[in-house]
Amino acid sequence: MTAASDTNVIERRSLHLELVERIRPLIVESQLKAGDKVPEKELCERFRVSRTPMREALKVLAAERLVRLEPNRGAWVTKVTVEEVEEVFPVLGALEALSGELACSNISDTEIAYIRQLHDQMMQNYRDRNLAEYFRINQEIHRAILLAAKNQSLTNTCQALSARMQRARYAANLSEERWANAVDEHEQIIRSLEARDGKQLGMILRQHMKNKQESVLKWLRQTNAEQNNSAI
Amino acid sequence: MTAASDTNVIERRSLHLELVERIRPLIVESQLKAGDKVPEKELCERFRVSRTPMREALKVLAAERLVRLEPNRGAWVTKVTVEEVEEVFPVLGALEALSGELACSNISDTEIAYIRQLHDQMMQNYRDRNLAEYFRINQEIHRAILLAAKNQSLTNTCQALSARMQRARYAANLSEERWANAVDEHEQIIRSLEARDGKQLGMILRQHMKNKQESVLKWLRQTNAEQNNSAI
DNA sequence: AGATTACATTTTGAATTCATAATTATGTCA
DNA sequence: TGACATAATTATGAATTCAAAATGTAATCT
Repeated sequence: MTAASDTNVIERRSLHLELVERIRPLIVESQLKAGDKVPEKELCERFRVSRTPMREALKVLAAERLVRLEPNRGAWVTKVTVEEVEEVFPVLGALEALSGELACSNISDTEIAYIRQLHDQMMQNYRDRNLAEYFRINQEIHRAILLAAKNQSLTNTCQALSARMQRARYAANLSEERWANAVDEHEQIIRSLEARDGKQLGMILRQHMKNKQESVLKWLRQTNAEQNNSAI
Repeated sequence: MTAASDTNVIERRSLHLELVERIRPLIVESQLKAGDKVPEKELCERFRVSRTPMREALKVLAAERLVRLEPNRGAWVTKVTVEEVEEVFPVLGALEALSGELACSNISDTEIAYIRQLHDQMMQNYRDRNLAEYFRINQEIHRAILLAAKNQSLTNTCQALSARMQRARYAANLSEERWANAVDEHEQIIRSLEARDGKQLGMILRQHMKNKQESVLKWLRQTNAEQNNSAI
C-alpha cells in the first residue's frame, strides 16, 4: 500500500474549516467590508454554530491576513492598503512568472485548448465591452495557467496572496487604454503558452502583474481620496 | 494623525498566538518529530493552558502545514516528503530571486557591511569545517538579504515556506563537493550584493536554491531508505 | 452644554463541561 | 491460541460557562 492510494478515503471535515471556507468568500467579495468589525455573534447565529469553531476559523483567517485580531476587542476585516499592494504584487509577479514557466513545461494539449477557448471568449467580451464577464474569464485564465503548473504549494501560495488583493474591485476604474493594453498582453500570453515558451510567458506575466498593480493603485488612491479614511 | 503613528501602541497578545510561536520552533527543530502525533494534553499541561487556546493554535499551525488535522483523530506533525520538496523549493527559488533583486535596490551600506561580516565569519567556519556554525550563519545571511528587500509580505511568505523545509536536517548529508560549491555560490552572492547587481544576485540565489533542493532530496531519499516508512 | 465619574451591559478570552467518536482492554468461542 | 464481539477508557469536537475587559449609559459636577 503506497501513500498515494488516497482513493476511497472518506473526507471528514471540521466545523472550523467549513466556516473558514464560507467566511473567506464573504470577505473577498466584500459582503464583509474592509475596515468593518467581524460580527462574531451574528455569524454564529447565521451558521448555527457556537463561538468555539467560529473563533478557531477567525484565527485561521487572521493567519491569512484577511482579518486582524485585536486582543479583547474582536476581529476586523483588513483593508487593502497602498503599502500592501506595493508589497504583495511584486511577490505575485514572481510567482505568476514561475507558474508560467512551469505551466509551459507541464501543460497538456487539452489544457492549452481549454485556455485558448477561454481566451477567445474573453476577447469577445472585450469587443462587447462586457467588463464583468471579461474579468471573470480573465481570472479563470490565470487560474488555469496556475493549475497547469501542477505545483500545489505554488497554487496555495498564489491563491492566498490573490485573495487579499482580489478585494480591490478596481474594475470600474479600468481606463480604455489600460484595458486595451491588458488585452494585448493576453494575446502575448496565449501565444507564448501555445508555443510553450516558458521564459517568455514568465516575463509577460510578470509585466502583466506590474501593470495590474498600477491599475489597482490608481483605483485605491481614488477610493481613499473619496472616502478619506485611514488605513488598517 | 496618520496611519503610520504606530509608536506607543501597547502590543497585547493572545494565548493562542503565544502558543503558535512556542510550538512552531518545536516542530521546525524536530523536538516534535515529523509523523508523530501532537500530544495535545501534554502540551496543555506543559504550557499550563486549557485545550481551547491550544486547539486554536493547532488550527493556525495546520494552516501553515506544519501539522495536519485528522478530524476526530487529532493533530499530526507533517513529514517533509519528496513531492513537497520538489514543489516548495522552486517557489522558494523564485522568491529568493525576488528578494535578491529587491535587496539590491533597497539595501543600505550598513546592511551590506553586516552581511559581508557574516559572510567572512561563515567562510572561517568553512575552513574550520565547523558545519553547525556554518549552517547557522548561512541561514542568517539569507535572512539578512530577505530583510534588506524590505517587503514584509515577501518575508512572511518565504519564512512560512522555509519553516516547512528547515525540518530537513540534511546538513549531515552534505558532501565535501556540494559544500565547496555552496561556498563558491556564496562568494558570488556577496559579490553581486556589494555590486548591487539585482538581476545577477537573483539568478545566483535561484540556482543556489536549486542546488540546495538536490542536497535535501539526496538526504531525504537516504533517510527514507533507512527508515522505510511511508509519507504523510 | 461639556466633561467626568459611576454603574450596568455587552463582548471577549479562555476554562470547563458534555456528547460522541476512537481506541484500548476484556471476554467469548471456534 | 487467535479471530471476533463487546465493554471500558480515553480523546476529540463543540457547546456552555465564567471571569475579565471593553463599551455604553446615566448621573453628577463645573
